[in-house]
Amino acid sequence: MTTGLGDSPARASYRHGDLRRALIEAGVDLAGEGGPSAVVLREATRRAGVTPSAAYRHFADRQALLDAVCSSCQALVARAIEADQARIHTTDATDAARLRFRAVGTGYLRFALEEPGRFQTAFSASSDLESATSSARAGERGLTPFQLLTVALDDLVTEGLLSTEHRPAAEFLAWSAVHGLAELFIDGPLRALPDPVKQTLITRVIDMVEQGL
Amino acid sequence: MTTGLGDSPARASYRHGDLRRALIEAGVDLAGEGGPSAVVLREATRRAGVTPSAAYRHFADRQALLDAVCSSCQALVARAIEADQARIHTTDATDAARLRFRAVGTGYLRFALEEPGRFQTAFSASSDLESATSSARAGERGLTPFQLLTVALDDLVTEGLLSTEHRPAAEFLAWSAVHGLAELFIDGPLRALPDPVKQTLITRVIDMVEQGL
DNA sequence: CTTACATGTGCACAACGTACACATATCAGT
DNA sequence: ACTGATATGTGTACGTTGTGCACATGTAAG
Repeated sequence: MTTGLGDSPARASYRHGDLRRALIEAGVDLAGEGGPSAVVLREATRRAGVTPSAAYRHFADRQALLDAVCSSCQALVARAIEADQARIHTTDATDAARLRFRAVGTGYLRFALEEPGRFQTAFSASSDLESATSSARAGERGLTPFQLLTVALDDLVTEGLLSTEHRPAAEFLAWSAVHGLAELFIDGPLRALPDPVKQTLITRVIDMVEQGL
Repeated sequence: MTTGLGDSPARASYRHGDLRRALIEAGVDLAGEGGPSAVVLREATRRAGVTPSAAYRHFADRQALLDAVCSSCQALVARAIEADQARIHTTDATDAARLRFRAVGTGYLRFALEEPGRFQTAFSASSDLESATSSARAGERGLTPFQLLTVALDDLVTEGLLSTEHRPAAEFLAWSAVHGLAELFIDGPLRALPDPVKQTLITRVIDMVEQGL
């Protein structure tokens, strides 16, 4: 019998309390250390001070755990975007809308560069359009990254910066460009670029989107 | 002793002949069936009719095999681009340059949709800018996908369709947008979209790039 | 207080990557 | 042609992973 000695404070009770949450948190940590493939079920249970089998009381399989971790990571992306948007101080509504839109891109890419592992994990699990709006993936304002982008684009239309004609599907165009750059940065050919160059590219990609939409 | 009976024609010789190539080919097949994670060393050796250990005479480890498979898959991407470019019939040089540029995008995305597993594998292994120009990743013309894009952009400049001012780093902007769309298609939220809608998005993203560069 | 349920344990199994000693095919130089 | 040296494949073994199942133990309901 493995007594569980060696685990942190050695669970007071036989029950864990909130194993589901603990496993997700361990998973998010692992994701930060090594990306989606590092989200290993056994290691997560180890960190939660629990037997591998215990995980199956809360997740159907490893993929289900990874999905949950992925949702948590998307929530972190949402927070990164919100943080960049919160830095905006403008009285001009039109300018504010434009900057909020750009902040979606900068926040997204800043997170990708600061937390590559968690970023990759956030978009590793196949999600469809419904799950892209699930509340588990939302930030403080209760909006997912995708929803933050949608809102920002709607505001562009409201402010007359984007014609209603070009509005449809604009989120996918913008998302493609920014997400693609993130991929090239993280494990694409742009990985080794010095940071200032990366910043320049970020600006230019967002310029391209703004101009090309 | 596992005689190897059950393997296809049961190797004539004790030596395989070209195991390295056979393993890569098996790997490319596996990639097509299940993406990068399906490129399993043991399964590749099984398909080559050989013991798992034999692979280590040709590859340092699984990652080395995956790298080689990745290069092969990039070569397939190059061929897909070349195929789209070959369909162009125009006497006007300016028009041709523009269409060749767009064909880089359409070929890239067509391959991503037709062969999602191999496409993902092509860009799964971390490659830097040098390896993006390695000949193992080239198509018939001896150019990698990245090089095909670079050439297409240079031609745009030659034809006066792109100012030299905007030329620098343009490949990364274009690549970001197209690659990002591919990701959204393959295991992103756009996976379930009907094909005609996908085609429309492809056109619009390339429009965006052309206009926003 | 007992019975049901939820949750964690222990053990087992197959698959994977990989290491190492061994066997055999091929080639170089005498 | 004989003899090493070298290249390449075999056999076996070990640790790790995901996962299933019988069992145990807390917690709650009657």
